[in-house]
Amino acid sequence: MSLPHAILTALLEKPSSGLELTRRFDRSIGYFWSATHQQIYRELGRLEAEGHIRTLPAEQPARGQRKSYEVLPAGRAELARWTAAAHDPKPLRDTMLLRLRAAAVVGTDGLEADLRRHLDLHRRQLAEYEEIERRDFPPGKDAPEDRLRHLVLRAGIDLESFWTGWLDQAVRELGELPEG
Amino acid sequence: MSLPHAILTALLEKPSSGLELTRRFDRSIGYFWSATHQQIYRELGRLEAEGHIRTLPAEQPARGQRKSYEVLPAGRAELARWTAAAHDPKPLRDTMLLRLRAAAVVGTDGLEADLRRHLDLHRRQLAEYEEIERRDFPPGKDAPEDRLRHLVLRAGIDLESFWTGWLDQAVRELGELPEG
DNA sequence: CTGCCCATGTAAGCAGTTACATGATTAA
DNA sequence: TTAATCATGTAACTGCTTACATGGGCAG
Repeated sequence: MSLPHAILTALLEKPSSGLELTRRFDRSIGYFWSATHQQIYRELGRLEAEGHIRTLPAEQPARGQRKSYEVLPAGRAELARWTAAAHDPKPLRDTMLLRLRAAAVVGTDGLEADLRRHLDLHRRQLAEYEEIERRDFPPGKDAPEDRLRHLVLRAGIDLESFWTGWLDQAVRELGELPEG
Repeated sequence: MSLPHAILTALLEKPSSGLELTRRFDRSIGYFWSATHQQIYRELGRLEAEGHIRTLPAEQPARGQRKSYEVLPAGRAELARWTAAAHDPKPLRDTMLLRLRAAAVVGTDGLEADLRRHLDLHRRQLAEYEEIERRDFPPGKDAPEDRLRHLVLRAGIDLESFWTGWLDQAVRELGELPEG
């Protein structure tokens, strides 16, 4: 139940249409909460029905017409409530770790290629995050209101750093194993 | 589509009944692929229907009776195929990061308590992993067949280390923010 | 024979994914 | 006027979660 709150956050940062939200979920917010346009439109409908958002006045468009939304006070209150509420962390679920465990039983044939591919993908993502950090958070500046956003970005950077390091080691260890 | 492969891996490591599998998914395998007993029983039914596993002979039990399964050659082949196949990494999806981003908009009131709670949970998980490492992988020993399992455990340890460090910093930064 | 736990299951519902559909706008 | 693209949506399906149901064995 986080998608509606991701959308409320995005709309508070800037009122948007469904497609604009979709684009922003391909970067920015989507870096840690991805969503497709189908999810977004469905959720916008629900949020509007619940009175958490509304279409910007001055527009009452038909199908195929842009529709921009803004957050209502009830929506902001709901987001504040959700942010402060206790949520248990979700247990880790990672396919690559599972595949390595499986490889310990059925062998590592063919695994290395995809490990290298993942390593490359994570290196690219890391570079992208670091570029954003250089651009948006130059050293020694962080205004108070930027602190939290920078902290979130640091999480992304550190996680990608972990994966590149771990995958690199996995590739090296795979090369040293007897069966190849 | 990873649950059936998690189950195949677990059954190859040791033939088990549904409940034994459920217990093992509460530790071990479950550390990076969790599952409830309902999921497991349903999936066991499917895997049997597909000819990937079978109930151990010498048993043909009724409802309420233990039923143990073992992997058939077709199941092992499917697991090997899946392990070697390319899979795109899933984009990160983390509620706590989303909440911090939301807090940058609606304020941080009430957030610190849950940050501290998460920090404590991750510290416990880290300690548990480190205990397993001490027990199962004493320094300088790793036999080749243990290498991969140790690598997977290291991923768990490093991820929990990241979270404890990050959450600790988040708590400290929250304390320094103007609005508290 | 009662209550409790073990073991296996069924049913309902929700979030997310994939494929497809429709109207409006723009460019050739 | 045709094709491409923008923008919003519907429909069907899969996987996971939550709640509940059923039968067997065992301790008091």
